[in-house]
Amino acid sequence: MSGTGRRPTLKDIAADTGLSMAAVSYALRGLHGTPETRQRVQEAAERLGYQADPVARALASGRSGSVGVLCASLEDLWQQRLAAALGRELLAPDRNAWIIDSAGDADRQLELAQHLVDHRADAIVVIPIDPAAKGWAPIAQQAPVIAIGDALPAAKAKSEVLFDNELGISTALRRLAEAGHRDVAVLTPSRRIEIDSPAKAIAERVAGELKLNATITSCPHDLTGATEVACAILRRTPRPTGILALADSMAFGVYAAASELGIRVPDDLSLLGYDDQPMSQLLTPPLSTFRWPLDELVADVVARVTSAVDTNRRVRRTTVVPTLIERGSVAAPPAPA
Amino acid sequence: MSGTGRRPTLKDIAADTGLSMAAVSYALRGLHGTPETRQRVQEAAERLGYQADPVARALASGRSGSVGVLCASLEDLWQQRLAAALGRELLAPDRNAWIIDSAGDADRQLELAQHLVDHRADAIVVIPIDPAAKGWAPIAQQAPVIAIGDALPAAKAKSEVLFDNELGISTALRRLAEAGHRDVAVLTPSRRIEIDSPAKAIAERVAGELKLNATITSCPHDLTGATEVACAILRRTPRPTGILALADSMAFGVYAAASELGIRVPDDLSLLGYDDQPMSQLLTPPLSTFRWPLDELVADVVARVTSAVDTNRRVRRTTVVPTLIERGSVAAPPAPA
DNA sequence: TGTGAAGAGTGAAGCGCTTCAAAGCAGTTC
DNA sequence: GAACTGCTTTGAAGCGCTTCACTCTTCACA
Repeated sequence: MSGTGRRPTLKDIAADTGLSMAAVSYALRGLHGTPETRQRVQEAAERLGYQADPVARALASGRSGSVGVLCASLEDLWQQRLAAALGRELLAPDRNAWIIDSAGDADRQLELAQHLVDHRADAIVVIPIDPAAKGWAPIAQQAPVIAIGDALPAAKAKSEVLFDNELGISTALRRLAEAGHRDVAVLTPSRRIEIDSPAKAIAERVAGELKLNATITSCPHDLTGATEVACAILRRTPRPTGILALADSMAFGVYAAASELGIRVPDDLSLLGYDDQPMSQLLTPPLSTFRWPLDELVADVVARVTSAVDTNRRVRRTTVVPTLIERGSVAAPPAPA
Repeated sequence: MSGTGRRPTLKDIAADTGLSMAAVSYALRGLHGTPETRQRVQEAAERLGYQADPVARALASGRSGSVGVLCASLEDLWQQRLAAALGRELLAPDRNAWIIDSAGDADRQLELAQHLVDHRADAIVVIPIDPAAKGWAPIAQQAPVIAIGDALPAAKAKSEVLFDNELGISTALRRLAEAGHRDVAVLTPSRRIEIDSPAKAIAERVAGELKLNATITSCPHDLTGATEVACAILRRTPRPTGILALADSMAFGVYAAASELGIRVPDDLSLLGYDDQPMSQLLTPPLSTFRWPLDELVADVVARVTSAVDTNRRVRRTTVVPTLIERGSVAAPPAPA
């Protein structure tokens, strides 16, 4: 409030306390100094309204005190929830989170990761778009990388929290098969550039095992995009009698498409979501879907970030598993006309 | 790919080309130098894989090449859309966007604004939580501030794009009044600390003019929270026959509450949203709501950012207006029992 | 031929902080 | 009393870039 317009720097505190800049720097961070000195420095800092300059600090130390959260696509409601929770939980006195959207573009995701490294992110939490992408290795070398969802084999990521999509997808398809469905469609999240999504491979294999007639289509997360894709699928002959949407947001598009085409859920079409969005209960009929342990997942990631930044622990990998929530969007297929 | 592990710096290019660091710096930014020199520097930069260090650059120049977008609450679907669009449109060869969530906390929003200033943001685009908050002035002094939604009177913001809530709210309440409703409730976005929201004042005044019996309640954006608030309102006697939710996300909660309490929309309860979310069409009945000109708004903001950063234009202020979209969630109130 | 202007290129001084190596200074130990 | 230990404190060297104030060219024009 007082003094020159310039905001105070370390130098000002040094002048005020009669100490050297180095002493002040150490004292403020509690790394050195007698309790008495620290106290004196603290007081001066508060009196002058000193706030460390994060940019200068990052340049000098090579660390920013922030961890980057690099989402695959924030159009995905599940990722929104995850990102929000991570942002909340990663926040700590000396830590901050940068949440960034890769908008489904794998190349962009890599650029953004580099960007984070450039800004001295202490760690990078990533939901990989293309787990097989080359180019992660140099990044993992400069900052600890924690992958969520799919493994990043080439990156030698510090640690990984994987989704058991194997279990989720096979539970889902099995459920449809047992209800009597033979022709099903699977909607997988779409990428900017079509890549071999791991989900697709799993879905194909499982469908084969169950002797299902499955088509796998990639689908955008936004309602209009998903509605179009769903319409296209529902206009095919023979029309699939069951759809598994690997994101509830895509299932919403199926509802819209079905109502547009006069197809009733679940009488004419069974539908399964994947990530239990709150909205899903609101639809008619409420969507059957899967629940993933969000809180555990987040806690796990936060713990990994902490330990990756502090120590230099070696790779750890765990897997989270989904639970099917039956609500009413799955039934037996309609009797052939 | 070649050379030492260290990533190349200006110095390396200087050494490679035989120029001074200063010359290289100017040449890379196209500020000085013969075409021939620039060319030579460009080539060396590419050959060595040079990438400017944003942190060092920010420290030296006081500018970061990024503009901060400081949302009031990213739980609001409309703000999500706005933020995503701004992020996309603000992206330019020399410009970047940082999207940040204030989570409904006015104090936190100010802190984050300071944070942006600390990081040398070139401009700050803000959706103010508390337009009357003190503390914006020093920030507006350090970076151009562009306010969206509500004016920031104390901040002397560079420019402002205001929402015509006056028009929106009065159109909405008038619509309900004309349908015959007398007892209505208005749901306004909730803040972490209860403040005098401008929307509340408008709603109160307009309701008075229309001789409506109106209660104004603040309501969270998330489905569970909104459902609770809506349940509480719908349990009151006399129960309001019409609800205006100043965010579609809050209207979703009303649907949930109504279905929980066995109240039919629109027969027993008329409902009006405010920002035309895609999901709103999906509900039964589809939600009547308002459309705001998102694209124009975004284009306007981007133009303001550009001109605020380059030139030093004086304050400009424009207003965007909403259009009512009738869909089917408003009807006459039920006949008294 | 001399003059001046325009512009290329340079050296050095920062931006505000961290951190290293070394110095200073107790208090212990032989 | 010398040699050591374990601390606090300091000066100075950066981190990688920008920018100011110059010097030096070059070239048009009187």
